[in-house]
Amino acid sequence: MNNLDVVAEEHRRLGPPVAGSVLDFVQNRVIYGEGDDANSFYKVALGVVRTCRFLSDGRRQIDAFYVAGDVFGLEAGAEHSFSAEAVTGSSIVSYRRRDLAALTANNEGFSQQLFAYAMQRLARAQEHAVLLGRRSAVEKVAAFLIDWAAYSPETTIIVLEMTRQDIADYLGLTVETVSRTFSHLERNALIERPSARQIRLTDRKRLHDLSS
Amino acid sequence: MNNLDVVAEEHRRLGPPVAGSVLDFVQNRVIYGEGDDANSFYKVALGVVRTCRFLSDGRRQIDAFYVAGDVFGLEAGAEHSFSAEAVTGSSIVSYRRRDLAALTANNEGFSQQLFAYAMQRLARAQEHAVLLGRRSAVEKVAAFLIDWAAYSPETTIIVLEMTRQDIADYLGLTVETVSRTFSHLERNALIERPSARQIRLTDRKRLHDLSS
DNA sequence: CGAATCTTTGATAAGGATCAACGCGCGTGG
DNA sequence: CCACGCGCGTTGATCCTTATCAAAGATTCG
Repeated sequence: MNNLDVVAEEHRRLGPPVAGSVLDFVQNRVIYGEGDDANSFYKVALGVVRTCRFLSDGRRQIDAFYVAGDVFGLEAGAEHSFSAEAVTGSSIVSYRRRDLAALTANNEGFSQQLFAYAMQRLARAQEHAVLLGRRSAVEKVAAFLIDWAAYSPETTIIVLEMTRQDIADYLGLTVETVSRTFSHLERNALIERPSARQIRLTDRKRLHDLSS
Repeated sequence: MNNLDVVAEEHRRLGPPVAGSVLDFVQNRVIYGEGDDANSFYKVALGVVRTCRFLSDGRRQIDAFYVAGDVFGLEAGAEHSFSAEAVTGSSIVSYRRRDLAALTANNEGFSQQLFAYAMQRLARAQEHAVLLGRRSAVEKVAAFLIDWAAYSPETTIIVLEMTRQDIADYLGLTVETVSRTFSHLERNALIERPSARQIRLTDRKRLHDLSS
């Protein structure tokens, strides 16, 4: 039983966090599991969160990463369709789903905001599907870097908060391929790597063309 | 200039169909293109529609298929982010997007229905991403058959309204791989093929397990 | 400082793509 | 009515991208 199993077990015993509160999660801590009742949804206050699906044989697909300000865990049905885990130590605000009904009843604009939120998430999921279905490894990694750069304060150097395994599972690749692709991009002077987690986008234009 | 180019060109000249009307589209006719103003959205009255993205080098990813009753073309932004084309001859009802605002203003429940619609579409897109990212060719094809069976009236024999190329571009594969996978499934007695477009799901359980 | 985890690199294998050719079904025009 | 042509589907041979297996750095943290 590894570290992750321990926190997952703890999660099963304690249940989901109390709604309305701010909670801290250590790295890799499970926030909710696939199949859990979707009574709450969440907003990232600090840190990075991933939502993912595990297949029976251990394969994992990461659906999305969420950073400060992002809302996640709002579902179409009664249960969470993906798991959510802390990529880094994170502070998360939880909300009661049933409070949404009250808010939409009073506030007309709020309904429309909710709709807009869902549509934006949909657009992102669709782009992700195109990436997964019809892009090569280099194109996938380039697209990921360009995407993540938008979240990074510093414009030239971006800080990858997640592991290579996370990136691989987001892009539908293996760690080795992701690593090799980074090396390839570096050899071709598209990026530099001050350290494994810090990537300087040396040639943003060519990266962008790759991820076209 | 092939047949499809001709209708695409025609579409560019004539513009999008008038909103509020029922329109018929012949097979492969472009309903709207990526980048077109999303002034209208649509409902399938009859037939099958696909939404897809074309990459610069001709690769295509099909986002979704829509059958009678399905709504498509509603966007987060001002433009359509995918193209829509008739898979079969189709009758399509178009609606003005700005009429939505009026409907949501008057009718409270309608806003929530819109939200629910978007969330369901999101859930489907997410499942599609898992399929594309982490599934083998057999698993993809099995999942597609199980999925499409839900749309077929007859329970044992399903009728594929789309070409192998469509299926391939939906699953992130090539035509040849799709064809070979069908043959493989038939050899292993999971399906039978009375004809290329009619598939009998002989062993639905094993198909379902594959698409788990 | 040492153990565990993460990352990189190398060697090899495999799944799916690509290239090529043939068959089938269907509509059209002679 | 038949023959031809064309789009679609299947199958075969080969290639290539990415996965898998293995092991050696690098980094982090107790």
